[in-house]
Amino acid sequence: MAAENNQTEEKTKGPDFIRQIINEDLAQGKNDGKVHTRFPPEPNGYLHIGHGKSICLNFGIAEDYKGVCNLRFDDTNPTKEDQEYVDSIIEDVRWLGFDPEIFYASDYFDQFYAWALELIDAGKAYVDSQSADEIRQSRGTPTKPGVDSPYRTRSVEENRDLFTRMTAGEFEEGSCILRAKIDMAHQNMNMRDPAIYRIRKESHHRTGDKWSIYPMYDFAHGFEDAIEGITHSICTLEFENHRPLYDWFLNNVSAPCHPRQIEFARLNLSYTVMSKRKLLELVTEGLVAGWDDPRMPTLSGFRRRGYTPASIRRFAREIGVSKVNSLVDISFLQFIIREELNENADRAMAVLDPLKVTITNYPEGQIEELEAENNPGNPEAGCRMVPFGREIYIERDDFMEEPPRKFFRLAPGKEVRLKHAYFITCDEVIKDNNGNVTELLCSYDPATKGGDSPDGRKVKGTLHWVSAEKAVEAEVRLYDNLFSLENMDDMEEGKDYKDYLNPESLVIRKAMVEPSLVDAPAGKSFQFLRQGYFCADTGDHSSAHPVFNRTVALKDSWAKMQKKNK
RNA sequence: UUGGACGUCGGCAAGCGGUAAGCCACCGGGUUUUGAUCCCGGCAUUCGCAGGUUCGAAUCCUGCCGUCCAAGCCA
Repeated sequence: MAAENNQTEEKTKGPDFIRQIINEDLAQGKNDGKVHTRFPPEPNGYLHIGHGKSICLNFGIAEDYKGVCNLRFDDTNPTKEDQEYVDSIIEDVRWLGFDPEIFYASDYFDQFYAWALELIDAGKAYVDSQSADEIRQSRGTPTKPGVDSPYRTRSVEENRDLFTRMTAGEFEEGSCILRAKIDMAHQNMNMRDPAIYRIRKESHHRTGDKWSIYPMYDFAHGFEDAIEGITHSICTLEFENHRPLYDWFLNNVSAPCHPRQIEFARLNLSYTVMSKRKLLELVTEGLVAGWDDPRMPTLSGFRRRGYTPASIRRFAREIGVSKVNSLVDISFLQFIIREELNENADRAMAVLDPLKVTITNYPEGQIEELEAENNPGNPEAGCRMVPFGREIYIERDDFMEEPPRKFFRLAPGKEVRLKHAYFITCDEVIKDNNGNVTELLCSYDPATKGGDSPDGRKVKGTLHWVSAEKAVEAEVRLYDNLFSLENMDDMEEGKDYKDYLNPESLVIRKAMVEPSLVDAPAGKSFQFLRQGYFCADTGDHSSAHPVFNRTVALKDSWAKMQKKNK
């Protein structure tokens, strides 16, 4: 009943502007009613969550319309590309939950070449022997028209000859390029005789040394789409100015079809950078531990941090798609993974900053196993046994000698509950010579076993703990934002993005964790009670040396209240 | 007078001429053996600004303002 009400009352979100365009195309009977998209990364780095948005968009549309989405490597520039990157991209796309057919732009080099010849023969392309510098000078500016190259009027025969020799490797890099002959005075600078082929005497990761010329993005991309029968070529906003060129190439060659380019706003996340150049720099300069460092906004980074594919997919769906340049708050992503892990992650106890507590009236040498539920929201998750003894550790933050108002935790003379165990009261505080608290002497109430008092007396605080004797030491890595600036586009004049690296983005703790955690398989997520969600690290965790990464902390309204009062 | 794109709550984002959805954040209140979760309630008389058209405008028109993209032989 309630569910029915929900369905009728809940307004459903309309299709995004891209799906609206597709719907219109379909209504007009275009593309035989088919929808075919593609995700076309250049293999020059690891995928980040911005790519994740694009992947979910393109594959999501294909699913919605019972169409297909290709994974295509846009490998037209051998200088920056590498097989390591294509491997990682395939892994990441599959991890996100998609299993596409894989294509390579480099497989189309022969066809591109034939189309270049077509343009030359039609008098629509020419070999320009000016230097890169001269070409730049003569291109003009947004407000000033460019001037024609002196080589613009070369004959078809001469262009063919020169282009053939370029291809044969007769010329040095930079000595000449093939250009489209369009309009040097065009308002759109991309139309001022753009480069089509440049000479690169470098080995390509797939075609080896077969080619000494490589096609430019603008020339190649529409053709790649057309060859694969793409109907909607979805890309980011900065390519808006390239669309006229995309169309021009398709219109001036015998292409099999004419895909429609649609642009959307790329994802920006607060407190991080999203450019491949910068991410590569962080890796090569050792500022992070690698592409999959849990602080990185890469898909592999999020994976190692403990994010699930479903959480990334949901994030992509909920931020939507539009043409507005926007900055999405990283806390929105955190909200989503918290919600998922709250439902699915087993609870466990871990003390990150241990303070020893001796329960003076508890029998010496005795250890008892107490039952602990794995997930209070899900009885099917079952229970586990947790060892309890005379000596335990609690969180140092959970004790204050002179507590402020409303401090519900341990303090001299105060009683609290140890989760799943007993009520204890703090009787005595032991300090070292410097006045630092080193140990607490407490007494427990045997009648409160399990955490309930038979006399009905209430206690405000419930603490997590571990048995000092049975607990296991673990390395716990606490991650925070990689950068300290919310919007990395707001850097001060003269400052570099690296000036904003957050020195506390990684804090390592020697924690004491309950013994059940040593058996945790790498990658498995837990909620460490009252702390946050942690996963066993996929790189370094083992039973002999447990390592847990904090995916995200729990909400902490006590900490928030404290901060406000300051 | 360069061209193009975009401006709806603190952050995303619906809305497409019939009188401002939703989510996050935030602020109350309740439940709770996690100060978590969960539950209940509040949160844009106004859509960059100014005019105009209309019975009626966030939606149409005009002008202005602001932001982003564009001068790679990168993608």
